[in-house]
Amino acid sequence: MPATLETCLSDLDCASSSSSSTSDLSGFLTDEEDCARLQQPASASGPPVTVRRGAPGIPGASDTARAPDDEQERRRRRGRARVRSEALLHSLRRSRRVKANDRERNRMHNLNAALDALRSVLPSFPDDSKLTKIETLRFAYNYIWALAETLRLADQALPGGAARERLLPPQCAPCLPGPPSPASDAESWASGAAASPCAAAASPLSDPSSPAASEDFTYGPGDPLFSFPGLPKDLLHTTPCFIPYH
DNA sequence: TAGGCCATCTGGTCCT
DNA sequence: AGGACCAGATGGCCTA
Repeated sequence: MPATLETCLSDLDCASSSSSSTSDLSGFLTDEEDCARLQQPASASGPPVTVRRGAPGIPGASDTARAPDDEQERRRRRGRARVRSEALLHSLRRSRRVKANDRERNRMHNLNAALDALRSVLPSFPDDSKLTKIETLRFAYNYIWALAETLRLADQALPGGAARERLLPPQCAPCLPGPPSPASDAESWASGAAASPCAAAASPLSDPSSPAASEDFTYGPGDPLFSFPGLPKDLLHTTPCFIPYH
C-alpha cells in the first residue's frame, strides 16, 4: 500500500470523530450515526458535534456497570473505523484510477489526432476509404521512402544536391537523409541514404535480399498503398522499405 | 455470424 | 509521488 494512502487512512482513523473530514465520504457511510454526523452543518466555530446512539444521560448507568458494553462499543467503533478506512482507500484508488483513465483517454486522443494529421499529408485514394492506423503508419513509411528515393534519383541527374534545393523548402531539408556537409555530393548523400534502414537497395524487387522479396511482408507491388501520386513512375512499384507484418 | 478495427479501462512499469 | 507509457482485456460497431 502506498505511503500516502496509509497516511491518509491513519489520519482518517485519528480524525474519525470529526465531521469536517468526511464530507466526501457520504457514499461510504455505514450506519445512521455517520449519516447523522454528516447531516450536522459544518461549524467553523467550536468542536465538531458527535451524535451518539443510546441515552447518555440515563441515571444509574455508571462506567463500571457498563464496562462490558463499553468494550463491545469500542469493538463496534473499531469495526466501523476499519470499514471507513477501507472505503476511503477504495475511494482514493478509484479517484486516481478515474484521473489516470482520463489522462490515458486524452493521450490516445492526441495520438489519434497525430495519426489524422499524418493521414492528411498522405496521398488519398479514389475510394476515399480511411486508412486504418497500421495502414497509415506503413503507408507513411513507404511514402517517405519513395519521396527520398525521388530526391536521390533527381540528385543523380542534377549533381551537387541541386534537386534537393529545388524540390524541398529549406525547413524540410533536415527531414530527409542528406549529406553531412555542404561539400558532399549526390553520391555521398545517396550512400548516406543507403545506410539508413530504409534504403536496402535502389531496385529492391530485383534484389532477392530486399525485404520486398520476403514473404515476411504483406504489401507488395500492386497494393494500393504502393501507389504514390506525383512520383516518378519508375518508383511506383519499387519499395525497398517495408514494415514487417506479423 | 465471424473477424477486423476501435475506444476505453486497467494494472504494471518506467521516468522525471 | 505522480504522470507517461505500455500491453492485455473487453465490448461495441461495421462489413463481408
